[in-house]
Amino acid sequence: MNSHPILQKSFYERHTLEVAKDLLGKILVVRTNPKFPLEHPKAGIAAGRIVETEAYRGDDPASHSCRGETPRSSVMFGEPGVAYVYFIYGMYEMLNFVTEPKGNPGAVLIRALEPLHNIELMMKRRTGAAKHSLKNLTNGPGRLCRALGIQMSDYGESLLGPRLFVMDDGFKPDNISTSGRIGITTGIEKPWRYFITDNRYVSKKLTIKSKCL
DNA sequence: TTTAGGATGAACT
DNA sequence: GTTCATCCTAAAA
Repeated sequence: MNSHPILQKSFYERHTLEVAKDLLGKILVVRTNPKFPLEHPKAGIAAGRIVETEAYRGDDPASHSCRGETPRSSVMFGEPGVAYVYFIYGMYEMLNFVTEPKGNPGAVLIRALEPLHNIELMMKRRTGAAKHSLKNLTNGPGRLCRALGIQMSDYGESLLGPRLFVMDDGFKPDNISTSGRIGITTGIEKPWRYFITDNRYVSKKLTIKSKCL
């Protein structure tokens, strides 16, 4: 499984919309303990295929970078190919990949994975009634961070390893769909959410319900 | 099956 | 004090 090529910095150093689309089908790998080799049991490898992403560009009102550099958003203004992790709703971490050349803020939110490797470990990290549900294991940005053990300490962590990396095993999605992004109030008309069509592990169905108040 | 409300804390006005 | 790139549970239909 470590024979597949790892996505390099040049992959992330591109337009955010391109990166968000091209990440679909790739495999995200998290090594709980980077001191041990990949195949070592104590390495604590967990992995899943990326099936849903959202793009957040620097000039986008919905992006955390839109009002300039702050302590929270600063990593988005730096080198591409690192993790931007933030804490929200008092409970959940969100995992983003920093994109675009240095000085040009941008990030891709990882919204859903298809569980592939070490499902037992991922389930152990989840709690509640969904603890034993494969379908609900990683089908949401907060859920997948829980399952993979992503925390605020991963802020700024490199996506080129040894703890976090993304592999290309040659899998190509049959079809890719787009929609408005979820959970935001500005820029909802932009079709900057990407997901693999009909994939079982996408976080929400394509029901376009405009919550009118 | 869908929906409403609560949890819980950092950033922002 | 309000917002927020969410999730879980319980109750309604």
